[in-house]
Amino acid sequence: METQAAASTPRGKRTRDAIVDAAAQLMYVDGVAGTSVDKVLAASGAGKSQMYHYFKNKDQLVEAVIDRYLEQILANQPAIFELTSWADFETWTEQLLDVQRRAGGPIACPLGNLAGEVGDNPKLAPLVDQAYRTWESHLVRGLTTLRDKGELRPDADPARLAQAAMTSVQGGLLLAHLRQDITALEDALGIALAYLRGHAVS
Amino acid sequence: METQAAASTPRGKRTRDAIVDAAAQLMYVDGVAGTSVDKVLAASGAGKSQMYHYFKNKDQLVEAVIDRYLEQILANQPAIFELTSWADFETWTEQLLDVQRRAGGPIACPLGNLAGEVGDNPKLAPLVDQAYRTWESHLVRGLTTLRDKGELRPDADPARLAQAAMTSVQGGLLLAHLRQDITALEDALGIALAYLRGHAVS
DNA sequence: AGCTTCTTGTACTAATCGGTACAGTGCACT
DNA sequence: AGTGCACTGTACCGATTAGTACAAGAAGCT
Repeated sequence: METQAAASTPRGKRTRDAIVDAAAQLMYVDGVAGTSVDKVLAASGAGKSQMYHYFKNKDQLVEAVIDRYLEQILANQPAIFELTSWADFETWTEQLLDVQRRAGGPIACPLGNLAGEVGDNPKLAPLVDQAYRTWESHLVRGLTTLRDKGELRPDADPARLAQAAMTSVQGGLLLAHLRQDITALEDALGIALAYLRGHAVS
Repeated sequence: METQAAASTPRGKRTRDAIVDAAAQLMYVDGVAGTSVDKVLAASGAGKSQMYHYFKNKDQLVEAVIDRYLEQILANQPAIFELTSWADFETWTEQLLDVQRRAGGPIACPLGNLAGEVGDNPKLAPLVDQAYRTWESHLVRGLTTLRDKGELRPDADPARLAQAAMTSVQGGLLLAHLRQDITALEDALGIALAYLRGHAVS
């Protein structure tokens, strides 16, 4: 049971990507329900037949968009793949801030924006959840590395610490989004970092 | 320039309230864009003429819903009005948790769900922001009281601490919402409380 | 060249969207 | 009893929605 069609030629892949890109951008600003398929196709230059050739319906397009968001997010914080010291965690938070500072658009997390909206859609919610878990797993890995290196206390729980860090990131982004002021995110990340370091071996 | 009509008779007020109630409930689950005016009217038993008698358009209905959300939220955490000791803050976090535990529905914050969706609507975003500021202001007041009583360090900034607490609340609710597991919120609140108490006079 | 499969453009549908028009009812006040 | 206003019910509008039908174009393979 394939969930959605794959493109089997370079041309098809380009078209499919263009649709997902346009959808990702529009849904980032207008939300899922606020972004019609027609708008996506107009923005991507594709026709309706392409859309329904590659996706069974709008929900499956949203699924692809969620994946795309996760890719973009992780690509924007490469330090998350190499968390082997406390300094690396600091670098990671700096990258998080830089992304929002560089982006001309509104301060926000694409996945966070979706979280509230699709929170009860039984098809989509698990995918958003899974995306967050993937994101978080890199933090877990980093914290585990630190623990193994003896820089994190042996009794510290990497999974719980990572979840705590994620709540700070998301809470900070939500407040910063509403106020369009990155200070809220800066503070949240600073506190999260201090909290993590509070479990370091002194 | 009145922004929206008021009901001037008991009957009118009942109708208006029924519309807002139905809208609040539906938008909590399906989001703003996912909730059509027609659905709201069907759920409330009102006709379209009532709706457009009391509200200029859908956006103004959403404005009323945002106000309603803030009322409900604050009513569910009465301890926030009497924060005069650290124990009161603990009571407050307990009430936050109890609300989510008691509610049979999904774990979520109605305002948080909206935050992502209306984040860029120039009419609605400031209202959501304002609702959060009102919410937060009670924390600021409580922390200021504690500082005046000498239980919070004089150099601590109530506004910043309150914002930090809000980020934890929202981040915790977002994660708990996605995972439908209140643990994320429990942890977030525990950490937030410890962070606040870290600024207490020892 | 010719065949097959992937891909694309256009036209279409039924349902739903937000919003309006307008005639009518309930109710207070005189 | 009559007048005026708040309120209500229903029918309607053009625009937009998600999704379909179908024929034609492009491209790889033999």
